[in-house]
Amino acid sequence: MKFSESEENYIKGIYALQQKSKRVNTNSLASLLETSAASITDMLKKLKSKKLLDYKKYHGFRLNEEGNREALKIIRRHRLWEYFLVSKLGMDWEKIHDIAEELEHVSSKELIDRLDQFLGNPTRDPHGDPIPNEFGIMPEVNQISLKDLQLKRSARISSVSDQSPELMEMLNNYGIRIGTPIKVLQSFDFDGSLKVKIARQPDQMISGLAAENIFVYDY
Amino acid sequence: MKFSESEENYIKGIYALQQKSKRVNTNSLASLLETSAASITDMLKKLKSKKLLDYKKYHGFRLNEEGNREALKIIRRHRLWEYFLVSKLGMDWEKIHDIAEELEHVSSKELIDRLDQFLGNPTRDPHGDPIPNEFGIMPEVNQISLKDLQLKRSARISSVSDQSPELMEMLNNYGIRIGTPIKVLQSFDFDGSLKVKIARQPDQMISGLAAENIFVYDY
DNA sequence: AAATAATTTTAGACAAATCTAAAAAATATT
DNA sequence: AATATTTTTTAGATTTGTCTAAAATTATTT
Ligand SMILES: [Mn+2]
Ligand SMILES: [Mn+2]
Ligand SMILES: [Mn+2]
Ligand SMILES: [Mn+2]
Repeated sequence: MKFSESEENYIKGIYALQQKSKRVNTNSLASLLETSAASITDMLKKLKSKKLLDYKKYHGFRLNEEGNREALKIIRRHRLWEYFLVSKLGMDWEKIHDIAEELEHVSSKELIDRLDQFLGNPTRDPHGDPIPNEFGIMPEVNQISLKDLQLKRSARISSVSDQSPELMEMLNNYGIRIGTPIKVLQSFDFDGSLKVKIARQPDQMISGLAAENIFVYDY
Repeated sequence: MKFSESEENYIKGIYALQQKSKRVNTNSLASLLETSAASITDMLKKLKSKKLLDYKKYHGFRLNEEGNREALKIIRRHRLWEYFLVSKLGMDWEKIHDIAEELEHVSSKELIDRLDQFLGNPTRDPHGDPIPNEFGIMPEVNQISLKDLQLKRSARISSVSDQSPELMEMLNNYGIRIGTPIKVLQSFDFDGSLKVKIARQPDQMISGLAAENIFVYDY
């Protein structure tokens, strides 16, 4: 089935929130999509009628099998385009998300599978997020948030939240990229700030909020 | 200013029809866009109010300076994406038009200028149509329709109408591509059919309607 | 120059996606 | 357990883009 741009954005939003909590609620989706709760309810009815959603009034909702499949297709398109924008067009990682937000809605399967091949079947997008393959299989990730990394453990940046160009701008400033070695030296209870060592740079401080949005491979 | 996908499709349609006749009329645009005459009138009002259109009720319409500029931007995006689909992803020329019809609405200027550079600043799309540069300058074309080519003149295919995958399917069958040498040997008054010599192949017949939609450089 | 035909516009309706304000239901607090 | 608060849904509008049928205008034919 074909879905509208709006429907696709809602599907993707629900998928994202499902990763954090079993059932999703109206308000959290409204705030993610920057829309009103009433609009969410309207769309829930539609997605339910299209059989993508398990939804019981007043008791949250989640994508069913079919809905998840659809979400993975959209995410695949989004992340492949992001990879293209960086690897082929040389764009900066803080600019690509908004453009991919539009490109993801062009839904020719042949286009996307050929793009995938052209790019060399990448498994991670420029923010470190896994790219589903053409069968909708998402590569596994075992990463933890930087804020949960044990003191003095050697780790590498695996991914960063793709939700904020402002975060990426700051990470550029820290010299943080996907793959950069990092170690937490000290944690401050006052506000969750961390003292970190990034690659071979001198020790630096990083805020708790930033640390929450940075993920690492611990090994 | 930003325009909706619909507005952009109308702008592009008007631009195309303007190439054939000074002023455009409601019914021809309706038939090009496969929509009703009433919908055309509705959109004309909107485009006029947005100052893209010179429009007088019952007396046709055409894009003004600003409207033409906007049309050229959309055409540039469309043709660059078509070039990408063929040159980088290896898609067939009869499949690309519909996909570019969607991709053309992603309007980041930086994206398109980088794509242009990545592709090596091509001047023709896979159907032989000229690609406007980043300043909206359209490369010149001096081509004539195959049906107007003098008998026995050596010519080469310069472009083919991009409006019909069915035509392209047939051209594949004839072995016709952009650049293929062609010569008209005889013209039949009965239905405008032509006897042609394509490259080094044996003589073949081609219909008048096909000939109208094939363009050549005459030299 | 009427009458007729063709073209274009208007009137009115509808679906999709959104909103605000009010009502209903669920949850938390006393 | 009753009340207050929060969350969610519904009711009713609005905008965009579309449609059909009818009216208005222009063009063509007699
Ligand atoms: Mn999107
Ligand atoms: Mn990403
Ligand atoms: Mn289009
Ligand atoms: Mn083309």
